[in-house]
Amino acid sequence: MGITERKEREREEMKKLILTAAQKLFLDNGFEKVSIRSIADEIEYSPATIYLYFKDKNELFFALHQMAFDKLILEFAPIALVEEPFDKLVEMGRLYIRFAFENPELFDLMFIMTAPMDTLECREDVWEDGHRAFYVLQGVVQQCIDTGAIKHPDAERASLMIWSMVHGLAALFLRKRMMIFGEERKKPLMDEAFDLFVQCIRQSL
Amino acid sequence: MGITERKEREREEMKKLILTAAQKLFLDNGFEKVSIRSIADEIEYSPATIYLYFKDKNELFFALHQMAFDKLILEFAPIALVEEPFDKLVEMGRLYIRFAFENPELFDLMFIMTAPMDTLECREDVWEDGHRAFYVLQGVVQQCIDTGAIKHPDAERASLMIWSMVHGLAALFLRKRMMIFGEERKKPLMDEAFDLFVQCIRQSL
DNA sequence: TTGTTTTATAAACACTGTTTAGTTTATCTT
DNA sequence: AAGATAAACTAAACAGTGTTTATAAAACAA
Repeated sequence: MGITERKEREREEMKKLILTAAQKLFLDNGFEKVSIRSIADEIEYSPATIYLYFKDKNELFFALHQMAFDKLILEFAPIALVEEPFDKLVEMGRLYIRFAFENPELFDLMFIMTAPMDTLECREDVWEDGHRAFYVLQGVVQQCIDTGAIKHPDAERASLMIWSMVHGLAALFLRKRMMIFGEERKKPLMDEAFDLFVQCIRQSL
Repeated sequence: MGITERKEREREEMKKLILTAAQKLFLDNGFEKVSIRSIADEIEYSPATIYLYFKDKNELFFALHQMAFDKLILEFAPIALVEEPFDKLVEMGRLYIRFAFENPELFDLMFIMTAPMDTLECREDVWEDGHRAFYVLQGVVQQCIDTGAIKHPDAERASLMIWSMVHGLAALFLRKRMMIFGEERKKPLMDEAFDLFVQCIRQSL
């Protein structure tokens, strides 16, 4: 009796159909213009159908945010080639910022928007993707501690500090708070600030 | 002929009436639930009237964001009492985070939401409030450089680095990305990360 | 074949920001 | 003071939004 299995499979396919359509609209027009109706149009189904597969728009955004994490992990893969832990750490920071630059909507979904987080929150459900990503960072920081590149013994503390700095840079940029530096100055200034941070933690973290 | 002056005054009063009503709704219910209609209800005018005083909702949000900056400046006033430049810098960071904690909606408006920024942007109009605030930070950093507390010679670069770190901490918290650390652990961990950053730049910036 | 469950949708509900056309009120001119 | 002009205000509509409900159609189980 493989009917229930097939049904489950069809259900997953339908979910994927909705999500890929949503992602397409997302990347083409920005998340502001992604509505349940436009997704429904794209896949040639009625808007109400989408609610048979996702509880609400937040849950749909959460699923999209998970897909975005897959992309981030993919783009972080070359990191594995870097041997030296501290170099690896620096490269991760650079990639985080580059990802934000090149995929502003996805980055938004993953680290800025509240919508996808609102699906978890109430339950004791953790933010798995975020947790995993942070754990990778923490692992590299721990390596730095082990090799003596970082003197501070608490990897979690140090990781949060590093994440915050890099994230802040990206977030301020994406949300147009860097315009105070002028259009041509802001990008180099960001790089300079990043380099200064690297230099700073290299010397005394 | 003081009629035009009185008219101008009445116009400003009406603007203020709208803004204070908007702010009230904002702080009571969060910005998600502030609509043109709810503001209109609050002040007992028609929704269309609001458009006689503000081009659109973004412009209204921009005006609100300016009011929020007034509050920030007010809360930063005690900073002036701190003599030592580096202590002053640290205290500014702490206040930035505390402001974000205690006024999440206002902080959002000032440093995270894109809506208020969309009013400027197209023109060469700068983000004055942000510029002024950053300039204050840069001034303190320059003092630190002058007294030798900070060795790095470029105050702008150092200021952006510091702002980014502190902002990142606040932004990740407000957007619920700190939930990976658990409800009781996240706040102390933030303080630890901040202290670690302070220690780090004290030693080698 | 009948009964039941699943899947899909049309239509409505209660909102949203914004515009338009028309009315009331206030000021200026004759 | 009376009529013309300009400013202030609003009812109603437009074009959207997320979401729910009642209903119909299809798929499955008995």
